[in-house]
Amino acid sequence: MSAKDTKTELMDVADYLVRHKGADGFSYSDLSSVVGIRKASIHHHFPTKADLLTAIMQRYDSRVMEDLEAFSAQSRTVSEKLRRFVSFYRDALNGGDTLCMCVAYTVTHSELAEPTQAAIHTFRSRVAQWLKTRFDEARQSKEVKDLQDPGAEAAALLALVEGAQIATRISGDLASYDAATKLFLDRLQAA
Amino acid sequence: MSAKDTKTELMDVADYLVRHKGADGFSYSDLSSVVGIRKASIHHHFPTKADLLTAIMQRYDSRVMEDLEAFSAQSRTVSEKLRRFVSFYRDALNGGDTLCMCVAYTVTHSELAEPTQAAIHTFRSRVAQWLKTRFDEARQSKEVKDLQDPGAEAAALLALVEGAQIATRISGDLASYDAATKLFLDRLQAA
DNA sequence: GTCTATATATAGATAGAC
DNA sequence: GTCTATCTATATATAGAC
Repeated sequence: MSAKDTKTELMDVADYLVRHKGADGFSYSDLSSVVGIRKASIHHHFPTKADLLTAIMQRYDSRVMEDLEAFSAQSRTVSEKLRRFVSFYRDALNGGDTLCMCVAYTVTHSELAEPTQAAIHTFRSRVAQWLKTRFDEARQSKEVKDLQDPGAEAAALLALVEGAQIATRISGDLASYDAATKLFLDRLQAA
Repeated sequence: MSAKDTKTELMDVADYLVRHKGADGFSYSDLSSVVGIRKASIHHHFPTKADLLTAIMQRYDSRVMEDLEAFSAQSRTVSEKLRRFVSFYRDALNGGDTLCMCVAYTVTHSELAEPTQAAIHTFRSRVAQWLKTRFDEARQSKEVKDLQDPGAEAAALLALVEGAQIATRISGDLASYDAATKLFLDRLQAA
């Protein structure tokens, strides 16, 4: 059982801080004090901050998509998959401390390096595609009340959970997340 | 016809920059170069940056609520009011350059001064309340298909348009806003 | 791979003259 | 109300020793 290597530790802390305060909200100095190495040493692992921001976005992408694919594999019904999706974005709030990384990067988006922007775009497209596939499945199973075009349903649901995260951040109360997502969840019925 | 006074000019530029890059994304130095006075002089109008951030949030609140109340007064139908609401959040994107100020403040929220946080919270509650009142009206007029609880409808619609702004920012395409809001708009029917 | 030391730029803010 | 000058803190990043 070896301890996490330094690079992983740095990414873990950066992941939390970006999702807590945004890309402009933390510095190599912050990482330094948490991880316990000097800030100059961090440049050995990530030459520039842009490299770090891109790396954690790509890792976040892999991890989230892995989780979503696991939902697809493990859940027997479409409604179960979609319920787990909504819960997943709720859990990403960590009780109000953090946001989905994609939301956290949104405000400063125009100032980010091109590779970071590309990684964000790729991530959000993948999530939307995963959702579209679920709504495609729902056309067969009739588990979503008044199902409309799968692409439109996917775009709307992704926007909804992101907006629900914003609501939670500002009210400081997870009940805001539940209030915003209630109508969608009510459209799901057992197969 | 006198020119805008300096304080107003400063707020105008800060309003744009906050909504473009976030609270951490601009400095007194940036304001200085655009408005044309030295950065030390800005402290005469706004002693601290927190004062400025609070002031522009409060002004944004007043202006938006004024516009929303105008929609209420001018529109004959509930669907027309709600359509104008959705358009209003679309226009706030300024083609992709800016976000609703509330969304722009979300990521750094925990780092903001308490008065700024309070101003943000007040604003978002007012918008949600305005929406709830519209859905209350819709109970009479039957203009919203499958209308559910007005409070839940309001929470969901506000989250939806905020998430639609995020979608636009990341894709760089207003079509993403329209894709995310299409299903809701389709629920509106003439009275 | 981590360190010390340093470079360079910029941040928000204050003092006091005009 | 705006200026110059300055303060103090912090940012990202690099050079070179260990």
